[in-house]
Amino acid sequence: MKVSPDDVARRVAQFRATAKDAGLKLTHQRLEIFREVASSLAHPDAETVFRAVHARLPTVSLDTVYRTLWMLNDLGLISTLGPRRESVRFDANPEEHHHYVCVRCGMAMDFESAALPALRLPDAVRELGSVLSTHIEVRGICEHCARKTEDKTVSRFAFRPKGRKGQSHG
Amino acid sequence: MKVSPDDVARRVAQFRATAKDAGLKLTHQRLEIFREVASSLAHPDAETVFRAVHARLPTVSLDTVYRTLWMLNDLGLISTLGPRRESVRFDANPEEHHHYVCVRCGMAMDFESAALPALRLPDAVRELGSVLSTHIEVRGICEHCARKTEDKTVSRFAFRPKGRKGQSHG
DNA sequence: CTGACTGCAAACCCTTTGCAGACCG
DNA sequence: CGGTCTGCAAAGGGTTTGCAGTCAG
Repeated sequence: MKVSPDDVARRVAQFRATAKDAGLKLTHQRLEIFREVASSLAHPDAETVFRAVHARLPTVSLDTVYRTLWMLNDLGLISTLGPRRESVRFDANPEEHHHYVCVRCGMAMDFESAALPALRLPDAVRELGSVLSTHIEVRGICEHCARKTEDKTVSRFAFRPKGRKGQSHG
Repeated sequence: MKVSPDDVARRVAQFRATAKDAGLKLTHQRLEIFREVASSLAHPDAETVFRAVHARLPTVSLDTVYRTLWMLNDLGLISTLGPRRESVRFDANPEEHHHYVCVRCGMAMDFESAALPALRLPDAVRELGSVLSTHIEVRGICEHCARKTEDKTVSRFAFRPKGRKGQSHG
């Protein structure tokens, strides 16, 4: 399944605008990479995007794909699946629970929701497959991080993922 | 913040039972590693668990920690944060949406929920920090995987994480 | 006792980075 | 043209694995 050409065109246009706004150059590579993610519904990883783009633009390199994807992420045009790109984290809480994750430092806290169990999943979900677990993931900036006003400017326009290892004040 | 000693003891007892059931040996290392994750609320990564356990049991190695954590995961005693341990995946869907993720092959599908926006987050969440996004993650076994009845036995008791790269039929 | 388990160290894979040349604006 | 961006290749960091010795049952 694919995103409709119209939607893709719309998103590409938005990318052009956003990039222009931010003073970014619209290279072939960036355009093709964006077009690729924007038209996929499969939540591809960098490698998959790379392969697809590479077929059309044989000179792109995998690292450009990475840089571009993180750039798009910083611009707010795409996002990532899962809390953040770092090591696997384990959870020994046996109760049904949900997660609040700080996008700045990676801190993860459990919370419980009385309302969720009552929430009926759309039928569309049942058609996808069996359901083993359902949980909510809330992302935000934790109290602690909000207080240290320094490094507030995140890394927008740095185009390099922010440093790893952030869970310093767990 | 820590899990209460009582709860930890209870969980350790359950681990003993489950391990016995499965015919697994209860080594110092396993016990200490389990005790460590079971008493933490911070969703530690392997390295963090390793450091803590290492302080008490200077001979453990990081790889034993990994093996044990995956074993515990396979036994269903702990779980992981985020969809699965693999490369970062990108999502270009600009609409508010949620994810269904197949735990077997990694396939991820979007779905929409009319009900979620109405769901009130517990006040406890607001105390943790600001809320940037809220989304549901449903895990299950997708239709496609359910049909191929082979390799159904997942890797329970293999104690080595199942092979990477699974999104073959996306 | 014996096979399951561990520690070690090397391998692996994904991702990031420094640099010199290419290209957008 | 100039600074931004790219491709390259090598480094980095987390995770996995083969092997020989160790230990729980």
